[in-house]
Amino acid sequence: MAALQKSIDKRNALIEATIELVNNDGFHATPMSKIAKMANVSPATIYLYFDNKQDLVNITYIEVKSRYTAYAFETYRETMSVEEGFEVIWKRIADFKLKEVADAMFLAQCDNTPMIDEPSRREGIKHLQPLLDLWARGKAEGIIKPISDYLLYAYSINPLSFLMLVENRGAIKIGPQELEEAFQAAWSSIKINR
Amino acid sequence: MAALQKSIDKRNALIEATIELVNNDGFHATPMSKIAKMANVSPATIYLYFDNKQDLVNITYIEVKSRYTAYAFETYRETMSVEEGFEVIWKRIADFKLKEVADAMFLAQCDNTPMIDEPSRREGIKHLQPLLDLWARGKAEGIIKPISDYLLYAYSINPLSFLMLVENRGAIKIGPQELEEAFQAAWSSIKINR
Amino acid sequence: MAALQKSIDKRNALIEATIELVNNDGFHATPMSKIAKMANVSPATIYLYFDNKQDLVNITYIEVKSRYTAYAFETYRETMSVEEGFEVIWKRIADFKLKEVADAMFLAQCDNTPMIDEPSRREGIKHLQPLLDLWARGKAEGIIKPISDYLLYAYSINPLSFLMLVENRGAIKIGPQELEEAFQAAWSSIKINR
Amino acid sequence: MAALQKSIDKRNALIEATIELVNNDGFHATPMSKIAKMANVSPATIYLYFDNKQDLVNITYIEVKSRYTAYAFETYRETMSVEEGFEVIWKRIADFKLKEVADAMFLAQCDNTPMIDEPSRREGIKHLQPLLDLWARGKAEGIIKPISDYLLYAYSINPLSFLMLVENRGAIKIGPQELEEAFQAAWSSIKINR
DNA sequence: GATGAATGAGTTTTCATTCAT
DNA sequence: CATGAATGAAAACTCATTCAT
Repeated sequence: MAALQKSIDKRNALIEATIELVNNDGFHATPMSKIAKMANVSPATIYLYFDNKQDLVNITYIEVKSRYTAYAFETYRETMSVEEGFEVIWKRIADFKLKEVADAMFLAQCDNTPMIDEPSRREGIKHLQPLLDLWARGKAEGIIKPISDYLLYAYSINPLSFLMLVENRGAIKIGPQELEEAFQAAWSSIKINR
Repeated sequence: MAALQKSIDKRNALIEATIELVNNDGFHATPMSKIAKMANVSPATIYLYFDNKQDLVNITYIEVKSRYTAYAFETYRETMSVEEGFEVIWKRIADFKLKEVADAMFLAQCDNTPMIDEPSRREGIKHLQPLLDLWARGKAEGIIKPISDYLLYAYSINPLSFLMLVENRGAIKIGPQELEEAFQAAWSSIKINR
Repeated sequence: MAALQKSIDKRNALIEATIELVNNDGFHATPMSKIAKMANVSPATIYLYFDNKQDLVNITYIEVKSRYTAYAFETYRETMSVEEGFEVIWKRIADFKLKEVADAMFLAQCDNTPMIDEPSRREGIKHLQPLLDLWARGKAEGIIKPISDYLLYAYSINPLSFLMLVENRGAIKIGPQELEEAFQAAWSSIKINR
Repeated sequence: MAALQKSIDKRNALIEATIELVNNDGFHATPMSKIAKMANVSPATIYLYFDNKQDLVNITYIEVKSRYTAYAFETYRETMSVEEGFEVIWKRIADFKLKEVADAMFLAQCDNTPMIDEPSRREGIKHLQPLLDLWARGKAEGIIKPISDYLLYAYSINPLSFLMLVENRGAIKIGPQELEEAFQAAWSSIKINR
């Protein structure tokens, strides 16, 4: 514990600084020196923890994506029904996007920008598996439309990113009512109408 | 007349080069010199047409956004029914996002990034009015859910951006069938179920 | 008169613009395009009248220096006594420096800066001859100290440049009284005390 | 301790390089790259010590002005008589202007040019106080003419700048004799004739 | 492990000058 | 004679990265 003395605190401070600065200014408008300053370390110290700037942002991306999925699935159990499971996951994701604003903004920027390299992008996607499994089950049970997972994601999950964004730009306020409306819209777009 | 008037061709070449390079590398990773080279002009020439890099990208954004909305509403008529009107607009938007890939990618990056300044962002939003009017009519007629326009946009229009993106990254192919499915998902998420 | 149609007006406008802009910003901080704009001509037009930027400023210098000496000696006559002659010249010079502020500031900058090339500098000095002649006469008559003309200039004429400068920077106001004091100081520093 | 502290040597080398190059070419004709080269550092290094080019020249100005006044008053004591004090200060100033040519030329350029910003200009003036005090004493004692300090400066001190300049341009040589003549001219222009 | 000084390579932007009309 | 568009060359400045300590 004393041997590999690389302080996890410094590493984390660097990651959090990266998120905040990239959110405010964009990746390439964020100098390493500024990240170092906000994390209260020397610029040179960054290179003890990360190979280079690209590596720093890649790793930050993977880490934030992990937090996102960990949060999303924390209360979900595979024993839940499809409806219940979807609602549980959806509401956790909504929670995350509306409360962990910095993380959510960061992901939105990474996902719509060439700033992350392909391997990291792929790495980040992995963790959504439980949702895909749930949808597979739902399709098998005739509850979820038998369409591409990407379509399901586009219509049931991705809109939350847009709502998070416009809320953050001050255009709307997402309260409990809007959230319920959003959930109904999400659910009705992927469930099979009987 | 061809040589000594500030040529609209050069201006346009610069805008197209900006779109392509920003799509590939991101705003700040795109040097003015590269834009100039791709547009076959000297770097100094850019400054005859645009005040600075920020101005260039702002104007490019507004121009692309205009093309987008112009395309979206070209075949729509206010005399159409709500259902028909929405379908017409939606399909034009889908068309644009799937065919005018460069433009669509550029808008996605601008909209999820701090690269555009606020005034330009606001300028870009203006042109969606016909869709908002249609929705207002739909709400009055009891056809469209009486929820915030942002929610309607999030669920019926914005998913197309996500689909465009994943198609471009090679994850899926959006054919006629997927498009129809997408439209059904969009419509079912905003129409009132009777 | 119609043949060599180079308009003297344009040439003069360019020279006046040069004086004003160089006074405000310095030679190298004054772009040709700005000079052209202030003179209401195209940048290319400057090159019809002057070889290049250095030539423009050299010629401007010589022209302003000529105005200065022409003004200085306009009312002086060689028939005047040494005392009278000096007073007449000194007061004309003072007049010029305090009233033709732009010209005087321009000369101060040229004379204390490497912006003028040597040939033009020498050319500009030529026209002071009548003053040197007067001093020679004064020395011969035992009225003026038998010291270098440069010393005489340094103590009797050059202080006016300093006074002009500080008045222009708002530090003092040179009224009739100060002027008389200045003249007495000038005269007492070069005349022989008996 | 030599290598990793921001080295005062580098800062000083930059200041000296600035003086020399500005003297030769003028402020705006002196590129940062040339200053860096002469100081044997990278252009980027300049920005570790100075905010920008204007800051570099402002600070150089203040520093040179300080050297000037420090030198001027080094041997002066307030216990000296007015005559003696003035002679001491005057000769130190003459010494400085004729020996520290680079510094003196630099000040002449700064003082006759818009290259220094107003705050720095004011900062540079501060240090002349002992001379002003001496003059106040001289006026009280009926030894010095009761005229503006600017006039006293214009006639007793400023001529040295002109003499330094023309000597440097090779027009004259200021030897001991000329210096004595100059001093007499200076003194006779400000002392009260009895 | 941690640092701050240092820098080479690159960025945006400017500008004196030219040239086709 | 006059022009405005165009540009190559160079300016100020930045920044990811390294290195001696």
